[in-house]
Order: sequence, then structure tokens, then C-alpha cells
Amino acid sequence: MCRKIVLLDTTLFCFYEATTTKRDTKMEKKNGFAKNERLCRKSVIEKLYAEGSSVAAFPLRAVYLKIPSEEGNPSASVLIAVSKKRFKHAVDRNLEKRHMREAYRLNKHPFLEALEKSETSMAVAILYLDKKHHAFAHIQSKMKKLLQAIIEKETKG
RNA sequence: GCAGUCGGGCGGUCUGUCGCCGUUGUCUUUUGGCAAAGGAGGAAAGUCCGGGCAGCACAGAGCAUUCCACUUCCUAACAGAAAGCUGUUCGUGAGGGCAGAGUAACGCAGAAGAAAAUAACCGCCUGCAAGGGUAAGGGUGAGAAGGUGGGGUAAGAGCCCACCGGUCGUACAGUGAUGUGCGAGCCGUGUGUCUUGGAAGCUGCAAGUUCGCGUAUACCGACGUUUGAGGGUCGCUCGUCCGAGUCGGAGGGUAGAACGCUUUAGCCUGAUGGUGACAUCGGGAUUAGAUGAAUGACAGACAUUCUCUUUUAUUUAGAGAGGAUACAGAACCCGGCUUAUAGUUCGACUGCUUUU
Repeated sequence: MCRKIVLLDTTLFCFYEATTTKRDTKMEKKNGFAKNERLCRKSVIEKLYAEGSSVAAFPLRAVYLKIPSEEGNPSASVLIAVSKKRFKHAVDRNLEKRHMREAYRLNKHPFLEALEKSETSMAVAILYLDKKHHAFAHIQSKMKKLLQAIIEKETKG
């Protein structure tokens, strides 16, 4: 019985979070993760890894770089990657990538708002560091911390 | 009922919230919005074989190199499959594993053993002795002069006989590998080089084809460099300032985009032929096509199964709690092989046991 209550609580929490973010954004943007939010350009990726600075919140690590903003595009384009060294099988890598993508998708709005206020745009690569799987709730909380850390570091620096 | 052998099948379902991918329709017609119906596997894996497809190379013939090797058959093709054959080996059995072209010549075995092929160390026989005869017994080895038994002999030996194994000849059966019968004769093993027959051009969709922002510019043309192209300055003219290139074409092809890309030696199903792999004919089904790489995340319910507790009449049935639900993710497409796989199920068969 006790366990049930806890589970119900978490579901309510998730739902509440989703609705609030929806209401807050004036653009009426949903929690989507469309193609223009993803980082696809080869040259940008190479530059990012060469010159970007990094922030870690174990088991996640972000590499980011300020880029000139383009009209129509959102202020952050994100790349999610899991190393082949950490997980040998493609199934395991896909699972972690999906977890990370969901975590970003549900928690990106505070991050994007902060970027819009400071009128910067970024290319971000989020990497998975551990060699074993973590529960989704854990990754979600770490993702929040990570995004917050990026903003703090940028506003201070 | 239990244990097993062989060959197949399935390999979670439903609901809610939030997403991703292309397709079609529609609204805007620049991006996008809305709706509909779809969206991983038996191995998608390993990338080990074989094709298709694409580009490059290519008169013809030979040699070399690499791979393959019982027979027949299937196939687009194969180192694959099917049906058989021979030997060997494991299992009580249903069945399973392994091996399989040829041997003329030349090696190797070989640090064992007396001896590795015109064999005599010990032993046995004969003989006064020298010597001679002898492969029955001995240890070595994967292999010892076909094996077992009998006759025979001084002792022995295919020296002779019977049965068995192999070889050759022959008759029959079989498409064939082979098998069976009869006869002859008395017969060493493995391996390499080699011989015979067959196959193979190279690279892979990051192949290849088309379009191609910007930057720079080989090349061509026009107008220009004290007779000023072109540009800035308020819309135009004048004036004024800057001052050697500017404009156009064409080319290559970078970033990037499109095609290749999913209709298929394909899938499901029925009939006929075949022992079978499979073939032929008919019918049916629009539905993955991503590209730093989608097909999901979270929550709940159910299903299957295991363990524990409890009620009853301890076979069974009900209730409650807890656990488990595998291996694994398309990347041009097919046919195989190999490896991984919780659980569940069907068919044929084998052994043991119980009841009748």
C-alpha cells in the first residue's frame, strides 16, 4: 500500500510539471523535441568539441559553446551521445539516449528562457559517463542540475 | 506420469499522459498547424560465405597463386540445403558427432623400437661348431607384414582349409557413391610435396548519379587605370569624397540537398509434381525507410511463471505477499552459416514406470 501511494505521487508530480511549463511559455511551445532543436551540422559539432567548455553532473556531462543565433531557430541546439566504450550493445546505448532525451525534453524550458533573457544561443552536447544504467527519475534530477549549472556558469563568467 | 531425441511455431497484451519518423489528405502556401492510417527481429547481431546492384578494369590463350573435393540432386549462387553411400565413434534407445578425390615419384615419422619393408635383438628349431631355418611369443608405436580357429611342420609361416576384412575380375541391383553373389590371389599406416577435376578480375551504397549557398579563382568577354570603370554621400541632377579594378560568362566542385531507398531470386495461401531441398500454376495483401541516426518515456491494469504464508479434505482449489518476464535495435537488398535467447507450445519417436 505504501509503495502505491509513492508511485501515484510521482505520476501526479510529472503531470503537474508538464502542465505548468505549458502555461508558462507564451509561445505555447509544447514539450517537443523537433529536428531544429537537435544538433546536426558536422562543422558545428567539430567546433564544439574543439573549443567548447564543459560542466558535469554525474552521470551526465555537458559540452557547450555559444554560437550566433539564427532567426526561427530555438536558442539551443542539443546533441545527445552515449559512448560505445561505456555500453557495448546498441540496445543499451539507445535506452540511455532515450532516457536523456526525455529528461531534456521535459526540463528544457527554464534553460531556454534563461538563454532568451540573456540573448545568447548555444550548441550543447550532453554525454553519458557511467558504465551502468540509472533509473529515469535519477537522470531527470541530474539533468535539471546540469542545465542550471550551465546557466550559472555563463551568467557569472 | 517422468526423463529424453529429432523437427517446427510463438516470444507479452491493453489503457492513459507526453513525445519521435516518414506517408497521405487538408489549411496556410516560407517555416509550419491539424487530421488519418502506419512505423525493428528470429536472430535486425557476428560480418564468416554466396549472389543481385553500382563503378573501374577487360582481344585470345597459357602459367602461377588461393580456395573447394564420397554420390546424386536443388538453387541466381554458395564453403549452403535435401536425399542417400562408406568408415569410425558416443548413447540402453529414438538418434547424434567426426572423416571421406588420387597415390606414379620424392621426402618426413625416426631422440621410440631388434626391425618402418628384399626385417632376426631376445626367443623357438636344427647343428659338435661355423652356420642355417623361423614372423607363432616379447616390449615400442597411430601403424609390425591381413584377423580368428584348425590342419600342417624339426620349429614355423596363406604353406593348406573354413569364416571374416581388404584388393582385383565378373554377374546382378541401383541414375550414382555403393551393395549382394561367384571366382582369383595373398595384400603395411599416416602425412606433405605432388597429380586430377572444379571455381575465382578489383572495390563496395561512405558504391554511384544529379543539383549546388558562400569563399577563392586557372580561363573567356565587356568597360576601365592623367580621356576615371565602379562605389559612398538624402529619392534624382549637379557638386564633392574614395581610387584600380568592376561587371558578366564559364569551369571545377567544398558545406549542404535530392536520387540510389525499398515491389522484392520477397511475404501469405491453395493446387499439382517430387521421398525431400524445391519447382510450376492460380489467388491475396498499398503501408519502416532513419542518416550525430526515429520506431520511445512514465504510470496503471492484466497475462504467464516461480517462491513463501494461509484456509480446506495437504491430489486439487481459493486468498494474500514478494520476485521473474530473455537475447537483443533495421542503416542498399536478398539466400545461407555461426553465435545469444526467460519462458511457452505443437508433431513424430525412444526409454522407464503406473493402471487396465
